[in-house]
Amino acid sequence: MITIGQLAGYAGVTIKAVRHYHKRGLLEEPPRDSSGYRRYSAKHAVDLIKIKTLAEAGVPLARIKELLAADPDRFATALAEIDSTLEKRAEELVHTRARIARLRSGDRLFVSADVADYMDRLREIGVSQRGLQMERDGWILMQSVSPKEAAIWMADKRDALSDPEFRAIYLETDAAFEWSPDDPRLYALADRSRRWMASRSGKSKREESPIPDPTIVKLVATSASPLSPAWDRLTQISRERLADG
Amino acid sequence: MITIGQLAGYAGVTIKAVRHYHKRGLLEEPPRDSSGYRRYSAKHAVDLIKIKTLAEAGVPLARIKELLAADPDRFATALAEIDSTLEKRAEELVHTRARIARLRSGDRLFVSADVADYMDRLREIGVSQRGLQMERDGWILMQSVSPKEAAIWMADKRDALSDPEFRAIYLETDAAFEWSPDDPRLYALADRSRRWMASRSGKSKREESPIPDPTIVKLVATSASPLSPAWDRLTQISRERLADG
DNA sequence: GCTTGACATTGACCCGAGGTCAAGGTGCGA
DNA sequence: TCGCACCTTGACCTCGGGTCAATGTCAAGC
Repeated sequence: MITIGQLAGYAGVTIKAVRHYHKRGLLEEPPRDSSGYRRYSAKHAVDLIKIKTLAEAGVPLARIKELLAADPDRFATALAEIDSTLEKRAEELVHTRARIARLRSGDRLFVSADVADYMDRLREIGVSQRGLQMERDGWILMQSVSPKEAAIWMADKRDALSDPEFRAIYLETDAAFEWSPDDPRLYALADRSRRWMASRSGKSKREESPIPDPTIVKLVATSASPLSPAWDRLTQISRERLADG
Repeated sequence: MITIGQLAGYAGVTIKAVRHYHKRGLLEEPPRDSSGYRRYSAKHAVDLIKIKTLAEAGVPLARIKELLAADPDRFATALAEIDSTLEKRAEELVHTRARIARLRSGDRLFVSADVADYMDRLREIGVSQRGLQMERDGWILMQSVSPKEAAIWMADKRDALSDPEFRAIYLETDAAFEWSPDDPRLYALADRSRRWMASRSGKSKREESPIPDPTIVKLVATSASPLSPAWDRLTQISRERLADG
């Protein structure tokens, strides 16, 4: 008959854990010797190794207690279940590793795949680093507020990118960020984009063209506008033209 | 600027977790609006997703806090480390699944591979189920008390098994478990095993033949003897013959 | 026989990473 | 104006043990 230390050593478990299992009713309390020490038999070792194996597999102790008391059929079914959750965990681990890898290089991690692809295209076209980051932040906010609408907008934007005129306007607006608010080129840029928007709304394939939620527009506008006086002026000019008709 | 619920939803995290990260100093507290609600920016979302990704990888929050404050070089090194522990975890998962599989069928799980192989051989030879279980329990106890000595004994036993005479004696002793203690065959069996032991000690290759630790002998004897009167009688006969010379 | 060090006993408290509940204050649509 | 979803703080709960303290026991060497 062995002591608690020997039992724990054999099973590869700490003494404290063994006593914990006694308290939780997982492992039968063995008889005590004359000085009050617990004295274990081989049966306890077998039970303890079962417990340890299940605990290592992430099974909660309460569940382990049930399983040890269950009939062999139920036990076998439970083991099958446990194994399948282990399999799932292995898959998750692969995904987690993939996310860690993305964290190591690049920031595709922070936006959805759609947005990441869109931003890759912008980068190819030659959009500035600053512009890219503002796009990223904008999409994060949009997707936070309203994922559905963001998806529609996204599709629309990707569609627009296939038009060379839109790409040119985009690039010029990107560059305009640093212009002076008095720069005369702002008028031409405002006209150019107004014309493009008019032509597009005419020939747009799907008429469910985005009806912008005002809260979202405000959101994105307020997050970008205080940074560039020229952009502020640009939206102001656009509003004037619109009012003039 | 988005609310805590929107932020949490975007990152795939609970609101409580976000507040927890604030308390731990992982995520910067955002400004509050007029009614005391927290108002987040895209930067918070980026930070939160970093935190979530690391937390999912099992990195302790205290460590994550350090990492977020570290320079890019350290950060990259830490990520490499984290990935390698993830790799190790994947390997462990495979082992855990293997142990669960062993738990599903058979009891090789409870003893070392050596002992399991030895028991397989006994099974092939035709040892009873009871005998096998007693062997298993005996080895568990021996390995608990003294793994080193148990290994030496194991090697000796495996060696003995290659001798047909030993196998025959083993099987007869196994059968004798259920005999009456008055059975006359016990005398012949005692003689036969005495002769075998004498012959073996003579031609034994290695003279470091096991000098049994008395505590272990007592241990195994006391765990088995109360179960079979015939075996008790058998050891008694052996002792008498030994005393008679 | 005595000391020493390893091992045993119980109990109380501590940890991480949040979850749950309570008791209220806000924002917004019908 | 109502209802409902969302926000606030704070206090306590969970799981699987680890750590510490105060005390008792066993085995070995002197």
